[in-house]
Amino acid sequence: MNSAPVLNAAQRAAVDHTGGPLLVVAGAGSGKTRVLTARIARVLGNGTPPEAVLAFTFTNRAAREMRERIETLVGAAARGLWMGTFHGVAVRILRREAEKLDRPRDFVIYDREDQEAVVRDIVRRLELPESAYRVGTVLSRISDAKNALVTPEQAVPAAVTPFERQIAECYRLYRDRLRKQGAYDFDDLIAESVRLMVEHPETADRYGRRFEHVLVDEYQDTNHAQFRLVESLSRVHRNLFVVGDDDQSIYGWRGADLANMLEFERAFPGAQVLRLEQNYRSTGRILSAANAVIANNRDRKDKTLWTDREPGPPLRFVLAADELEEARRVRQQLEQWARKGGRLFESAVLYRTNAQSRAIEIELRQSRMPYEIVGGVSFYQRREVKDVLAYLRLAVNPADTVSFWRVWNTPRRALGAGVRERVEERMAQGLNALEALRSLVHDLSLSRAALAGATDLLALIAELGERREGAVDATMRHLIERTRYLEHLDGEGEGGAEDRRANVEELLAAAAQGSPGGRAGLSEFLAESAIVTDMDRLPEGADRVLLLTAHNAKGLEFRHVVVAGLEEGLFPHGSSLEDARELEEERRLFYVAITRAREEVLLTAAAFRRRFDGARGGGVSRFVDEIPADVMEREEAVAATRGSHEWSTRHRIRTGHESGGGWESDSDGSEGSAAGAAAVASGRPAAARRGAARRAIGREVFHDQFGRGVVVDAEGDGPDLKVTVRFGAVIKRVLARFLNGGVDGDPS
DNA sequence: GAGCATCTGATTTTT
DNA sequence: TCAGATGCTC
Repeated sequence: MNSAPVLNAAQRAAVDHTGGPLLVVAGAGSGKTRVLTARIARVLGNGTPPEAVLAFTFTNRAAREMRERIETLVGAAARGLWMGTFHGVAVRILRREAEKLDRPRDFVIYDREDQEAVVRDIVRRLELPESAYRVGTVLSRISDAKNALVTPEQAVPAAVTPFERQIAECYRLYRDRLRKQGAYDFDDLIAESVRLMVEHPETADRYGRRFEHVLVDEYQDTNHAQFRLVESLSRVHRNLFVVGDDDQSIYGWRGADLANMLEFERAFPGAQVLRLEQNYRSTGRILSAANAVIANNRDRKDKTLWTDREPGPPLRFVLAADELEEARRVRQQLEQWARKGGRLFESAVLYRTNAQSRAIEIELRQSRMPYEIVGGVSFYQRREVKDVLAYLRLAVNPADTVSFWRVWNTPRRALGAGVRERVEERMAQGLNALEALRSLVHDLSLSRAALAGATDLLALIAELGERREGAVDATMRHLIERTRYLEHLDGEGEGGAEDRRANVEELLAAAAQGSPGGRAGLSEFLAESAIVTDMDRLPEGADRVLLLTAHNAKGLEFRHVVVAGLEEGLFPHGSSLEDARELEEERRLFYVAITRAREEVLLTAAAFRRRFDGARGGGVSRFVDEIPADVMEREEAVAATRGSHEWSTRHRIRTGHESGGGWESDSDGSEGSAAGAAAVASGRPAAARRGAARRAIGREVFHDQFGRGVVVDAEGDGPDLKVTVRFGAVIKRVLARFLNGGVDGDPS
């Protein structure tokens, strides 16, 4: 990764650290992975047995890669290392200590969707208005509480407002429900591990004595619960080695607490601090840009990364007319990089939100450029994958009600609302869902069709249960054949059956492969599939462009990087504009994005962007303007016309490039750009548009003089409906009634 | 109970 | 735009 031939002095000092708590403040590209790897190899070389070393990484993938590197350094001595994500390590601990906890060894792990099912049910049962108590709201409150290690017993009395009381009550019911169903959610994995250590000092002591060395990567993104776990596990030997960069803290919204890092010395008296400030990754200009941007954050520890690398080419910024244009520019840049000899996999396109991948994906597909999207709806969240896993989960853990309801009538078994009500009645008496259904079958109180369906389901789960110790893929195959699941997918009509079948095939392949840890039982396979991410599954070596969010790009590096969608309201995201802290986190995220690049950076923005509820232009991101002019070239074809000073009050557009830019310049900018600028500058919420105006956006229209165009903005109604239309690169504002055929026709 | 049409609310980021 | 929820009809 880093080309430094040997460790520099600071790196060497970290690796050679004699013991005790150590914080390594490692700037972007300063070789922290290298240091961590060397450090573990050193510890093993000194005779520490591998099972006495515990290392937390941010992704499973990072753990795997680090393990491989250590193996090349020390060989078999690396086997037995405890290395993984917080969630992975926690699962391991919770399984081993299950008898001390209130969940079975074969607990299931609820993902977001499963959690939502539970919360939705609770909110309905409490008859709370779903407008105020949206699942997302309730869940994020519960998550906050867990990350702060607040139990329902503490939350209920602490609640002040009626709203808080209800939330606390939801939390309590939610906790009880998961307990009853033998389930943990992601936050529980950490919080319950901590609770285990607190309530069972002898267990805490056992682990504490075991782990002579505890290491943590990406320490700036740990939350309070994780901090407590680390603290507990490292308490006996106090050889805690953490690496982090406060400028790269981007998970505050998930409870990450920078205080863990900023107050490390206070939390661990006697701690030492080392700094890695030499960047080996990026060119001088990229680093200058990154340094200049991050310097705008007030809430940070001052530091300056430096490099002795060549300055490299300037960063470039392109403002496109809309997201389609933007996608085209991105594609052209990728092609150019590829032509220059770079291979595709050395390039990546980063964006703020997953939704942005769509336009780029379409563009790349059309030009047959290989790409891979990481994130979004991940593999294990796909409906067909979750269906199959739900059956298996149910077989392993019959108390898992969420999984039961997911599959009990999928494929169809003639079971519906009527039967559901009666199952729930019996569940209220303490039966689990399977038992309740079985008792209904026993009582012969079901219709003929429902009886057959229920009998079939019960038999199937029993069969799967009998096979749980067998090969996972065989069990899964039995399930798929027995339920005729692939036929079920075909029968659904709506497209995508092909993809869905392929996903089921891929799941089978994953099951056949088992876990990296060797022969895994069904239970282990399920646990692992719950905490694996898209990033972890990414195959290496394939020659394709990577499309991913800036969050997902953390820890990666590429020769060429595009950061797309640099508009106010998007990056920085609209939800952060009101809050200085959140805005700073957005800036750190942007900092992370550009420091992924080794050689070249292209920044793009769109003057108009179609969103789910209309079109909007936010103006160029302030982050772009924070990059010094001497390290970046700007190309702003849309704005580079008269009237552009109205673009935005905050961002004055420089017009110096208009003559030089050979890019489809606006032939008649006299009113076009002014109109575009006005629409962009207004930034009025798209939701304010109603009826005809809202429907008009996105329509393809025809103008006698300007030809074919696309409506990108609209306001007014009836004869006063005014639309902003993009004709190629030209943007015009016209009354809809002057358009050929109006805008009421079929969209596109 | 199943299938269809219509409505609605959500997108910020993820383990 | 889009998926899930809801409501209506058979």
